[in-house]
Amino acid sequence: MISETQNTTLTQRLTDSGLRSTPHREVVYQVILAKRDHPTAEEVFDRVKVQMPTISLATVYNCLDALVQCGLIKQVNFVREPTRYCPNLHEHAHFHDETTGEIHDIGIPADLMARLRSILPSDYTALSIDLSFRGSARSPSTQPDHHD
Amino acid sequence: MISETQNTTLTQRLTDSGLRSTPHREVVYQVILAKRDHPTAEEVFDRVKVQMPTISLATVYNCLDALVQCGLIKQVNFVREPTRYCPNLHEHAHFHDETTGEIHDIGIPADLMARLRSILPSDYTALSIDLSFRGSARSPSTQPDHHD
DNA sequence: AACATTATTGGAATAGTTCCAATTCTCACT
DNA sequence: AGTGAGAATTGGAACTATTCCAATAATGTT
Ligand SMILES: [Mn+2]
Ligand SMILES: [Mn+2]
Ligand SMILES: [Zn+2]
Ligand SMILES: [Zn+2]
Repeated sequence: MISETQNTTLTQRLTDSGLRSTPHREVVYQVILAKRDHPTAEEVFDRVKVQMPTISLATVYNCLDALVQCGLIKQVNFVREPTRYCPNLHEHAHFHDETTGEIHDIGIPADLMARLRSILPSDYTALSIDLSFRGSARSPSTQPDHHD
Repeated sequence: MISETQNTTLTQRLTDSGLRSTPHREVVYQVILAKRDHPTAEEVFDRVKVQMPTISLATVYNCLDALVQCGLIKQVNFVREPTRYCPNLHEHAHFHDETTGEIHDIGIPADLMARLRSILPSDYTALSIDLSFRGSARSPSTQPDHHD
């Protein structure tokens, strides 16, 4: 269930970007927040259809684009894999566990972010920074994901 | 023109991975080395066709996969863009300039690589690390020059 | 040379995403 | 509350990038 705060944030952020808050966009955002993993568009589609069976895949893509535009989710890409969507707004890296297929969020300390920016020549302006790891986690159960 | 050293390296690396050195693979590697940018498979295809007009796109994909497998090139991905291929074997990040569409290599100091690894929980083993920036190489206030 | 293995090929198939034109919805203004 | 303009949604077609496939060619080994 979506909280009042989340709903307000959603409406606010959409409006700020000149977009409307619609039932479809609300449900798409809700299912991404409900299970804080990194679903593909198809996976979002499957989850949304439970509550809104008539929604189309095109609309899911449109809604995801709207949420990306207003900054509530981010797109995550791995080599030759479909785009995934991430609702974690903190600075973080992604660890793609090739054994389980899972994607884990890894927090990035503020000073490391600064260090990352510092390797760029002075005339390069970075709008976004992506840091991702690929590998495997030895004992999956002992390290819970970092969430807000 | 491919140097003797490069050719030896290629043959060596392919053989070490249980693959054969073939004219197709040599030319594909050669065109990637000749212009050290980050071409897509289609761009590699276009360049290879100059010297080897009968090569097929499927073979270009096969050759690129072979070169990736033997570690001579790396795949680079950006959100919703085709895979690009990079012959720079040093540890480096990628800066995707959205103004020009160009991709620039940014060296990563050894101590920063170590620091990056250090943010992972101890039971996570990273086989590869990808660091990429998206932005513009010109400051926003500067008037863009038109050339070419 | 014969054989087994590997590479190449064109085209079909697939996957993911975007596009499009028709329809429906929303909201601002009467 | 009704009207109209703009925005969102829809299904399906189109598109792009990549992979698959089965036939053919090349290669290296005995
Ligand atoms: Mn995976
Ligand atoms: Mn680009
Ligand atoms: Zn994430
Ligand atoms: Zn590179």
